[in-house]
Amino acid sequence: MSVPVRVVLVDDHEMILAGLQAMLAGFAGRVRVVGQAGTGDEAARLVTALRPDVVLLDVRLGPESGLDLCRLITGRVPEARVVFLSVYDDEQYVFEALRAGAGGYLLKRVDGPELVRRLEEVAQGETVVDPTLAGRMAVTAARLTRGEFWPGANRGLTQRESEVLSLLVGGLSNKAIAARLVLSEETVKSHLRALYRKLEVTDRSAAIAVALREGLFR
Amino acid sequence: MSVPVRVVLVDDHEMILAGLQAMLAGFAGRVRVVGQAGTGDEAARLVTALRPDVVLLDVRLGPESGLDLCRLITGRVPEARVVFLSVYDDEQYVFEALRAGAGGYLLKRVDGPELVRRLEEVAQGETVVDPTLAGRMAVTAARLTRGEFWPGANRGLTQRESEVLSLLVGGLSNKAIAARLVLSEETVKSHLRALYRKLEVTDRSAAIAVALREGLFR
DNA sequence: GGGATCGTCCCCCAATCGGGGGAGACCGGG
DNA sequence: CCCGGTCTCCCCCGATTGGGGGACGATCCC
Repeated sequence: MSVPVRVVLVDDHEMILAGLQAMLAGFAGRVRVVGQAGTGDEAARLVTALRPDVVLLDVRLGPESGLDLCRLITGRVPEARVVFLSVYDDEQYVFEALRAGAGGYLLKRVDGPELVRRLEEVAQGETVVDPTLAGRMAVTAARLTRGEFWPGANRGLTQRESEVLSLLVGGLSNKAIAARLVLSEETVKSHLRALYRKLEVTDRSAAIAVALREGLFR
Repeated sequence: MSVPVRVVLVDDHEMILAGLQAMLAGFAGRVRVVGQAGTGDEAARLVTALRPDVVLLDVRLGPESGLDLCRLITGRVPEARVVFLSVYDDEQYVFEALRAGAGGYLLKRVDGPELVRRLEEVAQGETVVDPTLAGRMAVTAARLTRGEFWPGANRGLTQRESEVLSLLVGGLSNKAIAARLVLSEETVKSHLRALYRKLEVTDRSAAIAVALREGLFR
């Protein structure tokens, strides 16, 4: 709270870098930009040398992947926290970013005061995600925890198989699934066999696990 | 963006209501407080009568549950969006809030400008969650989609039972779980029986479903 | 020392599940 | 008109699971 957060900016657009500098300029007491880089290599060198508190990183870094850079940084300078700054408000990116060890994922529409605040939070060990993006993710997560599924577009599941999968994930037995879909238990078993083949598993619980992992949900 | 967001405040503490009023007073062009209530009944009446854009609601509403009120409101006045304002930064509450149809979950440490901004976003149909809370949830969600689980603090599961549950949710068979934990299959079955009793289910897939639903994961 | 809880393991038995077949019906495209 | 895919249902059989017991040692607390 007392010492300013030391930040390194990484973006392959000169304009963005300048914009961020300007945005943060008014908060010299709370955030200090100690360096900036336009490429992954440069960023890696800079971060290793300066050991900043936070690295502000674009997901799209020209040809290079911001995710790889993130993994590299969290591996080499674990005390530095990586915050992605992106225009993509796709949940999927957030998941990947967090898996890559990111400490935050903000959208480029943040304003100065908010950005500063988030940077401070991240420096203190919090993990921050843009509120609206987070809202959507939370809805996803909430549904996930309830096992709501959808026509599993993936894997070439048929309509019927998807329906069976939904109920399977809901924890229903073959008999219960049959009752729910007004089918014979044999038919359900038959669909399940097809399902197991397509999901490459050998039993129902593994099928559930895969369905969740693969995101065959909505 | 042009018309101010019409808000109803609900909290059983006079002080909080006053504080919110004061906080929002400086943003008359963007947010207008059209009413406030101190109890659930009062709130329900007010919301039905005023049909505001957003209802700012405390999770703890004296003896009554903010969640119930939320369900009631979203049922009766679907165009009104409910935003929880809470001191509890527990992910579990957020999940429950969203399941109850909430449009947002903010912590009481928001400042005026941010609160106003969030209210506008919610009024526009976004779902917002406090960034740091959201960060943790996102981590949860990210892990969830990978099937990583934790000592299910809930339900009075023992350490061992939680370990078994984690693997169960990962889709492992009894034999596989036994191998992983270096136990006999019989022991695993014994833990599973206890688990089923505690989770009130009769088979493994239902147990998985409950574990996911209840958030017995990290 | 006596409970209570936990973790480990065992037996038995019935129910469910998974895997291998196959079959008839329907529908759409080639 | 035939072929492929889907959906439905059937049989058989072995493997796995669930439910009911019980037992033994360790630990912790009163």
